[in-house]
Amino acid sequence: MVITRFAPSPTGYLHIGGLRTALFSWLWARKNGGKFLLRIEDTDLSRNSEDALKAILKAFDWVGLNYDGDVVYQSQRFDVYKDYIAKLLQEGKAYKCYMTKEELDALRAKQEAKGERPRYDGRYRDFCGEPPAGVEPVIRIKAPREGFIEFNDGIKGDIKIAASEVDDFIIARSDGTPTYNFVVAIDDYEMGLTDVIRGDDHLYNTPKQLVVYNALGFKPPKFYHVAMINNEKGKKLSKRDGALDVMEYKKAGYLPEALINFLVRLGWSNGDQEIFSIEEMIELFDPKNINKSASSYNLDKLLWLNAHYIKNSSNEKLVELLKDFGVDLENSDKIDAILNATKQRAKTLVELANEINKILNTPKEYDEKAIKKAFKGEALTIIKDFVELLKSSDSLNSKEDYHEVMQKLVEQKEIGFGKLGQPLRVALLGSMSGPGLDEVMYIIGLDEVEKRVKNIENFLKG
RNA sequence: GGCCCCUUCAUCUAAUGGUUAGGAUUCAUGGUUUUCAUCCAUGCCAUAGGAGUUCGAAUCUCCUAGGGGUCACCA
Repeated sequence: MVITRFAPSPTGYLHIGGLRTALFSWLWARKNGGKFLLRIEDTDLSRNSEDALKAILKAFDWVGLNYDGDVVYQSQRFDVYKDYIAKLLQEGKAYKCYMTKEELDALRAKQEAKGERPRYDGRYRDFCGEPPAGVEPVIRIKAPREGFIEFNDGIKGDIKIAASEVDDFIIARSDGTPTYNFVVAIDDYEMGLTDVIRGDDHLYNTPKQLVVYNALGFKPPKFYHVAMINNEKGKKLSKRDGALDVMEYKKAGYLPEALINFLVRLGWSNGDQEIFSIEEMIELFDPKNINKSASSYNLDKLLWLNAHYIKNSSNEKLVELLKDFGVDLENSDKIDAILNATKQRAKTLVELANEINKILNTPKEYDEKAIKKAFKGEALTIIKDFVELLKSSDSLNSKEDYHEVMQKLVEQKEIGFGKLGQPLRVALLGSMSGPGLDEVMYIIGLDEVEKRVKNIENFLKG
């Protein structure tokens, strides 16, 4: 049984780095028919974990990640941690340290001044004397003083860290609350985790957590440390780089499958394959194929994937999605015509909505260059004649019907298609680009075509 | 600064001692299209640098450089 987890600290939203590690963990659990658990690391009581959890679940829900069992809150497990602390104290594997924060700061400053690595000097490690009055002690765990702490990382291979790098770190603050590295080890053990996939930034926490595992006699899980995601310049991702919050991608018009596909390929690959359905990801994912090096995210590729998924979405699905972007086609009788005309040219749902509005709404203004280029010579007469020809046609029930009329006019007048198409396009859409005119006309209908041609006639006169 | 990790086209990556170093995105060019986009084709572009080991190195070793992480009574 493979059991993985996602264990965010409550920061208020889920960012894309977190989503990627969550995705990796989720995929690995699902692939193996295991469990994916969710735990909120809220030992720091000053943060609101309810809101943070809601934000995370909202994002999970959007991208389609689900978790098993109940959410574990560390803030509700303090009794458990207390028992373990008492046990370690009793067994002499942890001890009370009466050094005050001020003394600790002073020690650190002194060590730094000497160019040494700041670390606790172990002065209370074997203390048996009379404790100083008025000092609430912290609890420190006894870390090995010699040798190495070693483990095998599923991504980076064998990691060996000198014991001198790990001091007797604090497992309980002077107010009695336990600290991060201590509770993580306990929870990961008690939740039965077999595989811990997390960010690279936790690599140095691992030896500390191993000290806890060791002291408690727990068998540690397999660790996988995934390298960070950098921004497009190869630097650390920060709020300045834009959408860190996963839900921002929803607002920007990305499809969840595009974002997930994008993220799974950031640091992981399966040969040359670029497009993965969720089912394929589950089938193919293996952490052994996760890259060791950090990756930069590249908006162009995400955009390309998003365009791909829009193009390949069903029209029914797009109708639903577009509702969030101010376009409601539910009651339209031309859904397929509208979406088939537009979904090829949109990279995001925002763009798709704009494309649709451009067709559906009578243009309020015209592109100046387009006017100049398209309305030379007989252009206005040509499109007016075209409208007359449309009116005399007996059937206009498909884009093909409209196309035939266009064809007929061009032949009658012995002109190139562009002589009709360019001015007509500007009249109908306000600019020189857009979907096929036969499609546009079929969508908006004869009356609207006539109206738009009249509009541009008035515009040109005025 | 100490310690640890990392380094293949601009970007994501493939190639686990033998390939003309492959694919994708971007970009450029051409085709298709009345236009734009799509689509198709073609092209440009990389093993950070230096020493070894080896018949043979992107791949193994060492050094250098660069990037990142971490050194809390935060998580």
